[in-house]
Parts: sequence; C-alpha cells; structure tokens
Amino acid sequence: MYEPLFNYIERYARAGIADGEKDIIRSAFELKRLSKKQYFSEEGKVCLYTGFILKGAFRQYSVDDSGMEHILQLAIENWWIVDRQSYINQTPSAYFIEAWEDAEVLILPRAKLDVILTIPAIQSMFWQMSENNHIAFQKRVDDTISLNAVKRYENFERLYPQIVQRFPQHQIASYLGIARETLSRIRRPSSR
Amino acid sequence: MYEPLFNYIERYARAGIADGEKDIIRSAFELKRLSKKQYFSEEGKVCLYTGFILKGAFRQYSVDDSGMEHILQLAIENWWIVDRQSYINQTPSAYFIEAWEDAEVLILPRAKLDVILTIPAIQSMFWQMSENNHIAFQKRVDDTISLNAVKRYENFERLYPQIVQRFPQHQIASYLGIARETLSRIRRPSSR
DNA sequence: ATCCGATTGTGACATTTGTCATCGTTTCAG
DNA sequence: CTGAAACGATGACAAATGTCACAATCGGAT
Repeated sequence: MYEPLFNYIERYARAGIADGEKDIIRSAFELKRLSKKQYFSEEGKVCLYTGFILKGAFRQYSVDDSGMEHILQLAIENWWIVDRQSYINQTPSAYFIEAWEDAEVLILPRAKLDVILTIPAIQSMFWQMSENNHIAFQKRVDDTISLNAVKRYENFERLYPQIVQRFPQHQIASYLGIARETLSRIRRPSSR
Repeated sequence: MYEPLFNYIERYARAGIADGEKDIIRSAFELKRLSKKQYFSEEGKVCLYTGFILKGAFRQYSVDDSGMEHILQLAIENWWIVDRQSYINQTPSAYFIEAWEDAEVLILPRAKLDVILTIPAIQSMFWQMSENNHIAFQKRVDDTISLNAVKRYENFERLYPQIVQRFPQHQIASYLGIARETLSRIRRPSSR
C-alpha cells in the first residue's frame, strides 16, 4: 500500500530510504478512502491533511460571490493534494478539495509533518516538490497572460492528457479560465 | 549594508541569527550594482545568482515568438529575484531579469547556497519564502482565471501600491495579461 | 533649452470570449 | 428499466478586450 509513496520519494529525492525510515513513514501516513463528491477539505475549515493520491482524482476550487466555481488544481494518482496555506498555518481554507472519482489517499496530519521532515530523503523530496510546483505555477501564469483560449487548451492537452480524459469538459474550461461553451467550440473539429 | 538582509531573515525565520552566522552570510553574499536596463540574468543563459534587492526595481519577463514581452514578476526593495528553475538546476533560463531603476543587489552564487542552508534560520526563512511564494502565485492564478481586467487591476493596485508607482503602465498591463490600451482605459476617471 | 525616444491617451473598428436559451445525449441511482 | 440530473453542443447576440493608427505628453541625454 505504501509502495507508490516510497517509489515517489525515492524518485524525487534521488536517494534511497532505509527500512527504519520506512517504518517512520508508515506510522505517519494513514489510508483514507473517499467516495466521489466527498470533500477532502472544505472552504472555511482548516485543511487537516496533506494527501498522496493512490487512486482516484481530485479537484481544488474556490467559489466566488456569484456562486461560480473556479478550479485551481486537478490531480490524479501520484499527485499531492493539500491547501498549503491552510495546512501549514492551520488557518481556514479558501478552497474546496473534492474527490471526483472514488479515491484512496495516504494522509499526513500536520503534526506528523515535522516528524517525517527529520528524514533527509523526505526533506529533499519536499524541496524538489516545492521547486517543481513553483515552476509549474509560474508556467501556468505565463501561459495565462500570454496565450489565447485555443493555445491554452492545446497546451494543457499536451501537458496533461490523462487529466483531459478523466474530468468533464466544463471543469477543464474552469481550470483554463474560459467559459464551458468556449471550450466546447474549441474542441469542435473544424477549428483544429 | 547587510542589515536589510539580516532584518529580513530574522523576520521571516522568526528566529535570531548568531554573530558567527552573520559572518557566514556576509561571506556568501556580495554586493552588485546594476544600472537601469542592465540585465541581472538573460534568456538562454544560466541564472547565476539569487539576488536580494537593497535598492532599485526589477522586472522578469519572457519574450514570445512575435517579440512580445510578458512580465512574470515585478520586484522592488526587500524582494528576491532569481529564476529558480535555471538557478537551482544550472540550466538555461527562459526569462530576462532586468533592472528597471539603478539598483543594488546582494547576490548569492549557486555554490554558496548550500553553505548558508546549514544555518537553521536561513533554512526556515527559505521554507517560509517558498510557502509565501506559492500562496502568491496560487492567488495570482485564481485571480487571473476568475476576474475581469478591471478587478484584476484594482486588486493589483490594492496589493502592490508601490509597484504601481514605480513601473510604467504598459508593464503593469503586461503583468496583468491585458493590452496597454485596455489598462489606460481602465484608469480613466469615468470608470472608477 | 532642445530633441528624441518612451510613455500614455483615445477613437474606430475587429476579434475573442461570454451569456443566454435550448436541445440532444449520457450517466447513474433507485 | 426509467426518470432526473449532469454533460455537451450550438445558435444568436452582447460584452470585453485587442489591434491599429495617430496625437499628445513626459523625461532624460546632450
């Protein structure tokens, strides 16, 4: 059950994990199952866990004054889900994180974070993650201010083909910051 | 000369720095002066330094196929400038970082990064910075996909009033992902 | 002081994208 | 199996934003 996590850590930390360290990790993470549409965390509540997705798909979104949802992140297997701001500072979250398919997640409570950070491979993995995350967000901002709807979608499709398969179109549209009708038209054969 | 940096570290790390540690920091950072329009780092070249701005203002931007500039970041005193991707991995950068006013920067070569990371306060400051940076980018993405041009500008103006004062309008427009004419119209009295 | 480039403002118009209404299709719980 | 809800497509139109052209203004270098 923990294997995908161990693999992930070793890949990103570019270092092995000792058996003793694996025990620490096993005692820090816990398995949680969520069914479709169940919340991993909610707006107004503290995000209690960092989750490593073993199975399933999630979306993280905010809801504006007019009730419109804006999708900030879509995630599938081997991705992490968490509202860092809320999780780290234990403050109320501005986002919902919702299972979009029945899911299995390894969850890490905030208090256990400091424990596993004593493991060098974990530290180095988190640095790397933080780095990658930064780069991805920077790229997303760059794309959003530079490209029109068509190119943003083509880009997204190229980068995350699996995501496109597993989420409905109107959620992809929301992620890209365009109306669902616009995405529907973009996907129409004539324009591609 | 190093005082603003020490203050910054102590504020973000929420911890003091010992005198010995200050010496390490002093020997890791070096002062660099740049005049207006001088590059701190360039597209295609490795970003050699992380810079802490003592004085002046910088912009980080990419240039697309049609020669259009897209501003990813604007920065002034007490901010950091670096293309993390390029700096960390020592790979060619996709961005230009340019002084927009005559500037003084404390620069940290990549090789010295590991040295100062042995100082706990520095580690903790970098975690915090990384955290804040993540939150800011996440917010920027959220704003960009959720809000129209007027609200994005109002937002920006409220968040970074100093920046608005010190950069020309067309660069603010580029940062916000709108045409300079559009921003000019937004700022026209009638609409506010 | 003066000149030149950078910056800003503005009108006219084009293009992109959003909004609204509606319909057909798919999915899924009971 | 079946009905309701979710999803996706599409036309008509509206609104937002971009593009182009040009004028006005500002600001620094000589």
